[in-house]
Amino acid sequence: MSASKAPRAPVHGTSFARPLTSVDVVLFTVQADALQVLLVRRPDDAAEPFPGRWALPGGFVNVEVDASLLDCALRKLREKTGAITPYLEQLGSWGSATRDPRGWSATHCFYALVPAMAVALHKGARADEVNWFDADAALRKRLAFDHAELLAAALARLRGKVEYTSLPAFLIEEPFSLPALQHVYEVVLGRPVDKSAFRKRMLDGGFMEEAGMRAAEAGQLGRPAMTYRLRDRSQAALFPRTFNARGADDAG
Amino acid sequence: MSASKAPRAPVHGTSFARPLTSVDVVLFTVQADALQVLLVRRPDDAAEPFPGRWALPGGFVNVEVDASLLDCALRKLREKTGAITPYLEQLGSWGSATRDPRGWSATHCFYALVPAMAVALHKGARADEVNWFDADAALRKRLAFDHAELLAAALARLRGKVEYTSLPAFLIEEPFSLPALQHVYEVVLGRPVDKSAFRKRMLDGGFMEEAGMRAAEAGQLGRPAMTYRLRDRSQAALFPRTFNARGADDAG
DNA sequence: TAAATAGTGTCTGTAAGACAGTATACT
DNA sequence: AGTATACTGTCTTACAGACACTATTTA
Repeated sequence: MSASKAPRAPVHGTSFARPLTSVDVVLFTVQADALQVLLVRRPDDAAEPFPGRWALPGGFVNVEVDASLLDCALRKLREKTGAITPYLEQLGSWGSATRDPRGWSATHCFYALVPAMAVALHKGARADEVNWFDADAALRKRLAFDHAELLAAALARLRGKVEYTSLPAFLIEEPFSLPALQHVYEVVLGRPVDKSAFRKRMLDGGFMEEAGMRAAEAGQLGRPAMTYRLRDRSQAALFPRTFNARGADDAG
Repeated sequence: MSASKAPRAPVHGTSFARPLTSVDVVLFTVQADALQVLLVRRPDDAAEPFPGRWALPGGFVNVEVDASLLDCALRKLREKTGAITPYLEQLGSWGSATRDPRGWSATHCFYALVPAMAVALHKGARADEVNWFDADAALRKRLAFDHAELLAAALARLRGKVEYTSLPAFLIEEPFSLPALQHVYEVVLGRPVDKSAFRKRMLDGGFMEEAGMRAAEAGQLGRPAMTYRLRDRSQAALFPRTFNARGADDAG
């Protein structure tokens, strides 16, 4: 904590030590009845921090190619997946002297939602280098850096917002049926929701428009469902109450 | 956007150009029936960016004294005010190649809530260098950097959360009466709230404990009020619905 | 007693929860 | 017909909004 070791910098100048600046992205999807998150493996190189550990996709801001933090997050996403128009929102930032062994480091963390089928993992991607994991299982892995903390924060934020927003609509292919959307809600929340209340809430929300009856598939059983599209893919709808009248939150 | 101008850095090394890293704090209080925000004046030096403009308190992270971003935000607060235990929450981060003329810069923005009387502006502080401004008036000033955007985001977040949390309790001295707390809500929201509904919500919230009847003051009119203290100063209580059943939000 | 402020009670509207019931497809 | 899935209706409960009412203080 002593400032005497470093050479004196001009009081108002910019020539002092700068923290490392990175961006990490928590990419969520729903697949196989589970909320999943994309992880990448750190290089297996002893000179690197946390070699061989799973981590969130991300990396240092490149001041030559990234115009902004958001741009940087989109670039990281593009490098790992073919996902093009995810729902993307900032989660917060984490910075300290100790979170990266290479020095004082601050990361700007985003989270993104994509339909599983929209993601084309990069051509050369191997399953032992980039892969989807159940969110709760990923939490129990020994992730690199403080990524377990970032993931926990992203999960809390997502689950909190799902209580009172239409966010899960970004985790599903369009057009979608209401029973399919309800299933996504239940997977994310980890509990069943009442069908009648769910339908009333969604239809009254006014954020969807009808997209015709579900296309018939072979072996499809039961009455076909109406399908819907989002009116506005840039933001989620807000409902006046949370599900179950429980106060649910996110840290933001 | 070409990477060819810079010397080649090792692929996984840390010897590339690093963005400037700063922390800014939006400090709110309620005073004189208005939501106010603390601003400081940039030095009147042509070598500095935005000389003489009003700005949010903040500055570069000092990797030698700040253990973390939160530490840095607390230091910035301490340097400008004597406020000791504010409610402090991260708002988000803003970073781009253009927001600071000195180079690629990322700021981590926090917002804090304090009771007006808890703030002792620093001894040498002059009103033309550090001062409180009505939040909406401050928004219309030509603030330095992108601080108008940060302030707008902080205001939106605060007003959004006030709809469904007990945050305004951090803007008032303890112990406080329910009518006094209601007044703070009304000042922040900019609209009246119903007394009966307000009292039910606060008392049912279970986040306060009684602290005796209001001390008698000379010239005090009307029935004395019960006063309360917060049970937990570290976090706000959440209510199951928003006021007025309107969907209010923050971007986080 | 009048004025001012604190606090309560009652009615209504809205939307969620529970769950039974109806509708439309396939085999 | 039987089964599976989609969708609707009805009753109850919870709580915010409106607003009239009571309570306790000082002048």
